[in-house]
Amino acid sequence: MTPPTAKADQTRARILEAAMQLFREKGYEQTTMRAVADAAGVSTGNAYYYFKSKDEMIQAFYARTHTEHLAAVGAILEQGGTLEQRLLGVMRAKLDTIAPYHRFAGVLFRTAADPGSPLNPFSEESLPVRSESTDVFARVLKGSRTKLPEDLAAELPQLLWTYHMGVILFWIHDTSKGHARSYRLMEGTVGLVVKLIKLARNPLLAPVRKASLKLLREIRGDDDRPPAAA
Amino acid sequence: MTPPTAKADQTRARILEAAMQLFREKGYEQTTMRAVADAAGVSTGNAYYYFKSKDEMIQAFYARTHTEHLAAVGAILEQGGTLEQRLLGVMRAKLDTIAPYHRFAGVLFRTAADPGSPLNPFSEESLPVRSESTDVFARVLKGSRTKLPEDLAAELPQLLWTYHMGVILFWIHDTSKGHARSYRLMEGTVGLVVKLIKLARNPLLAPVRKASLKLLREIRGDDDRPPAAA
DNA sequence: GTCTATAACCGGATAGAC
DNA sequence: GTCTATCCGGTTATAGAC
Repeated sequence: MTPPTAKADQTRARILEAAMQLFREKGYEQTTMRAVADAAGVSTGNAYYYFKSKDEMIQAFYARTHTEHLAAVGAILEQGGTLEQRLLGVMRAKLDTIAPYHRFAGVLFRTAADPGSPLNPFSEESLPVRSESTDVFARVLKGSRTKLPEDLAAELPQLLWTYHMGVILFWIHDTSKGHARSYRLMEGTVGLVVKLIKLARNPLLAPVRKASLKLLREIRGDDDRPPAAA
Repeated sequence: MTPPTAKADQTRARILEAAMQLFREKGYEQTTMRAVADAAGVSTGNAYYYFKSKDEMIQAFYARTHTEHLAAVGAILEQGGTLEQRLLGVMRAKLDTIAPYHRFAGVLFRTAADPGSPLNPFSEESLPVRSESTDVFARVLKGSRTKLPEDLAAELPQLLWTYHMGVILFWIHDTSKGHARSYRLMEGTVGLVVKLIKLARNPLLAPVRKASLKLLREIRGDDDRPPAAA
């Protein structure tokens, strides 16, 4: 068993640290790999030993915010509360966590456009990578006392994750002071989402619900026939 | 009146044509500006005289599909029909129009991420550029016999445009044969959207509707104070 | 003033020696 | 794991031709 090589990890961390600082100071485009390597006290070639590309540094940062978010969210998820309170707490924590990085969020978005990226909201392949992230929303649901029809409960965590990506997409383009509009959007839509969820429990709407969920599974492609057959 | 064309226009067209063909054959990343210039029989420097960047060629192509879409949609919009039929026709025409370019659609998406781009669904600045595009949806609504509350009617064209961007976003990542999933998504969601619009006319739901529209105006930011120039 | 070309720049990325 | 040297391609500077 190789212990997670001590010195290597430090070097990697040093490079990432330098990159983050420079990105913040000068922005992503204005920061050259040469500058990052310099600041970290390594050669450019060496920097590429640790990060396959400049973009990958951003992804590394993203992973970091994800960890921070998980930490921030622990308390909220354990203390009970209504569905709305819980969802609101988690979403607010998300916006709070990513706030310091708004400046180069555009790159993150570009990354998300790559079909192979774990940030891509639609790709099937990256689903496993996303599971930790969707799991947060599963816990949001489970901890609330809101009872849900089974078919809906199965899909809702993913749906909420997609919703949360939509909010982030807005946030990326939000130039309002303190990202006030994003918070406003989030607060307003969380309310709508919760109302909608409660509405979906109404037995009268079961046919609509079932049809919608069927559509969802179809377009996701894990419905009945595996795409190979087609 | 300047007569529509000098030799310049032809050169520009030749470059764009060469670019399109190469992009299709080899993909966007694999096509160099030098190759495009070569194929068009001009120098690289000259190619940059006509297009500020490689990305701008993609945008030029996008403008072209937009024109094609407008043409394709004319008949549909003039022949009446229900709201659902009209929206379905317009959306189907859209997917049909962009189909040949799926291969490098990812770049389009990346372009859309740029806050200054007219494709960016959220930016205020680019709203005028989008107006021709949202106008199609205004005509979809106007031609149908569906009566709408005024406040909703004012916002709906833009909302439908945003919806249509969402479908395209899905399409970009859709790897199913013939983009079947995108068509399925579109057909299914058009139905939902129309149902929702009809639901919104219900007087009992007026408070929800008004609150939602208020939220929409708030986050768009044309509510009270205009943001300072960027 | 509109067009075209050549040469160079710059920075992300890679090869390969140590 | 680290470096140096180099490649490659988008982009720009600039000079000249129509």
